Amino acid sequence: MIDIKEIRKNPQKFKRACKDKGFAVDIDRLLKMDKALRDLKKLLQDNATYENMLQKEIPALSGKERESKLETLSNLKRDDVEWKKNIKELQPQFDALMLQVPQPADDDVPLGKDDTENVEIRKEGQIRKFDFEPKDHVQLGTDLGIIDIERGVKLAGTRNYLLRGDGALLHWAVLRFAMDFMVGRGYVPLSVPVLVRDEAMVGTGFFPGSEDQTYRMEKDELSFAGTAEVPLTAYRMGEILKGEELPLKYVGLSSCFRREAGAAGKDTYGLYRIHQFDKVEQVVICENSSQESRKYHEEILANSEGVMQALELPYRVANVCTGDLGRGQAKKFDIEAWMPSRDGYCETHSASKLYEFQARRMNLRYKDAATKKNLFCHTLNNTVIASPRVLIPILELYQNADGSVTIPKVLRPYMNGKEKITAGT
RNA sequence: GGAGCGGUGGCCGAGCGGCUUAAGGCGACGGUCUUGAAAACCGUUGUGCCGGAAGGCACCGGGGGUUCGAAUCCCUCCCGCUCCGCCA
Repeated sequence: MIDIKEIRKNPQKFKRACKDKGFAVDIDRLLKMDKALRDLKKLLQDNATYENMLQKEIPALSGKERESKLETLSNLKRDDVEWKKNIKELQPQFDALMLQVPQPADDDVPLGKDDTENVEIRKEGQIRKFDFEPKDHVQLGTDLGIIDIERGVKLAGTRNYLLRGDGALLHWAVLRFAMDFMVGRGYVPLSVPVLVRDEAMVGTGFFPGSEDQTYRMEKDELSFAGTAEVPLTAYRMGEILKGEELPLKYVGLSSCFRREAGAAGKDTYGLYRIHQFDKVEQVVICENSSQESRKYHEEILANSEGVMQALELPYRVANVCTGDLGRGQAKKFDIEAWMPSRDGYCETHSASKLYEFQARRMNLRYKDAATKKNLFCHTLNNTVIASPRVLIPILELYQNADGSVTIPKVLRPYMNGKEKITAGT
């Protein structure tokens, strides 16, 4: 959520943010409602001052004087009722609109309409040239008996799958490696709920807006988080943290659930776009300072690059353009791994910087030591590793001419030292 | 699923119709003392909104009601806890 004062000060900035990011929010209407609400509250406040005065006098009075003051009081209250009614009608509309105002993108974010206009910052690693006809991950996985999509669909419908044998072990190896990597960098590991209250979904900015992408337990009014960003970021919501606690650095492993509504027919092949997967996620909660935010944005990006480099996967980093930014994101780096079967770099990580957008929604503050003020924290998040999506480049890039797959060195300790996945194991 | 209990400031906790801008404690901050620290003692210390300021207004889980007046009484919703039952 944006500070209404900022919107009053510079409506143009937010109108442009709506345009650049592709969100339709009527800023003029918002400001009109703001003005109306403020006027009403001012009237109500002035009346209250009067009423409080009268109320102090009345108990000491009697007879005519008392009667007359009581009447004045009741006249004042008649106006109150009317104004309160108006506020009650306006306020929820205003609040709903406030939740929709997007965060303006940073100045160094490229202008663009969608992910095709993201700007490559750099490439790392070499794309492998095959001297044989390579298989895609589905073919490899099926031949090796480690991926079973057909029966996944039988069990749970489209976009579902099973991992088996070394496939399952490889999946967990990747996750465990990523978790250990982050713990090694000082992040606090958390095992978290994935079925969360609306406050957490609204607080992180997924609601309103992404209800269609979310599985929901209607009876219990709980939603399955599509990422551990939700529980990790909302973990401390409503709290006033001590300044010296910051930055908070969390890493969590969770299953992630996404309905992928509206994506029918898109990325239907293989393990790229699926309803359920596992992900190690990192979240940083820091002081209200754009320098700090910038610093940790780079840190969480470097963490994930470290994981990709350890896995020896070629990737590139993109500066995500305005049209591909979420409502709350001021800037985002995507890491895209090379995927031979898709003949391109495809998103495996997404590092977001949100300033106080989420913290304001979830009332997450800290006591600033210098000013003694309660300030909203800044929040950031990034994928550490998401599997099985990352198994696509791993399987495809590490495949051998004989159909076996070499296991990346850093994962071998998590697979009993095994070096290769071969058929029938 | 059954039965109870409770939600008060950064935290704990008293208050149960006007004296509450919420007792008391803890914590934090400042000071005295000390070579330094601890202890002790003294003092300060909620949030948000309106206003140039003086000041005003609101807030004791949310909403509504009773009353001249509500943290305190009533209704309702939300959240939490305890005990019993079932169970990974």
